[in-house]
Amino acid sequence: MTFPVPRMSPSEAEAWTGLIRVCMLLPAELDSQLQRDSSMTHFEFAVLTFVRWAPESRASMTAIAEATNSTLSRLSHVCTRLQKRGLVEKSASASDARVTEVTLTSAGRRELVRATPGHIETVRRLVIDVLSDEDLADLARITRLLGERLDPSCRGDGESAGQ
Amino acid sequence: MTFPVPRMSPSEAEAWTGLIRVCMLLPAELDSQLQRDSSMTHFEFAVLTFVRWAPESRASMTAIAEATNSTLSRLSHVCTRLQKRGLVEKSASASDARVTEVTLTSAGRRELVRATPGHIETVRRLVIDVLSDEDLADLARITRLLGERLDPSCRGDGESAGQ
DNA sequence: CTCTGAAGGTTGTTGCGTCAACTAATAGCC
DNA sequence: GGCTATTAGTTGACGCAACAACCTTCAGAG
Repeated sequence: MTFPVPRMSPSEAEAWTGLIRVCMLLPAELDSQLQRDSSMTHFEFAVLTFVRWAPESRASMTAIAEATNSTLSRLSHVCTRLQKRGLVEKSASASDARVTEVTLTSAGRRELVRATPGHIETVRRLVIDVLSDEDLADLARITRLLGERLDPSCRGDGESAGQ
Repeated sequence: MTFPVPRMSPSEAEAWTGLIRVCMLLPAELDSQLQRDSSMTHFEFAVLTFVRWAPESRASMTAIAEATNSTLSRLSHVCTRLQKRGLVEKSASASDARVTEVTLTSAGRRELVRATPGHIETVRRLVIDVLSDEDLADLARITRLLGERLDPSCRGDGESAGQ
């Protein structure tokens, strides 16, 4: 399926079309499962999860945006919706009045805890369980290379460049 | 970056977060480049490319939708826009009046030919050139497994169910 | 030939993401 | 201590995608 790509060798094309297919289908599946079972998008789930595991369960908009690879604008819209739904609270930081700090409400924490097992199970079903340990290692290596190329600003995870 | 995932071993989490990061960033990059250089989305590019390489450069909506992993609804909206922009034409099939056949106009073919080199170059820059031949082979193998799991209907490339 | 169901597409609504413009607060500079 | 530039975030308008409802045409049964 998918379609032929001109000016590309067969082996290149196979890797490329495979990757782009996964990039189209996987996020759709994740959104679909979370929407069905927990009435939230994958992005909302990622935001809630990041806040929950942040120090003191509290994070600035900028920190969340960086962690989730999103823009501040998108995040602002999403957090406004989450606030209206009673899942998060926004408050101005004490030390810097420009900063908005996001925290989970108890309802937000509850919904997240309720949503997590199903999501993890889906990730296992769609990805982890399909692959051997070597596959997983290969995938980690490859996606790390691609991630560094796609967003060079994020390649400093403590290492300098030590692949 | 990205964020911790509960209930997952470190090696699983690394593969998973790497994959999801690529799935977020890569389509955005592709859309961005095509929009900037050729005023079209990656999906529009895929539609035009598929039609161009179809037998007689002509394809039904359903065939395009399957090849691009999209719904008929989405495709219908997109083709209507492409038609308004003068890049494609729609016509009823002679043999089955339900079927809409899409063809490229000369302008559509011209735009596609103009857009293709830059797109391929971007794909090379972001993906192909970053990876070794073994990486590419690994990626092809892994994405094939994932693609089969994500969309089982597309796994019949000649096999019956031979995992 | 007509009735029913399925196949192939289209259309309207609603919701999310992007972009550009904007406000407010802080840091740096002289 | 005021001026400017930068940082942090919000807002509104517009475009695209998902979902559901709908229409038309074809195939099969009697």
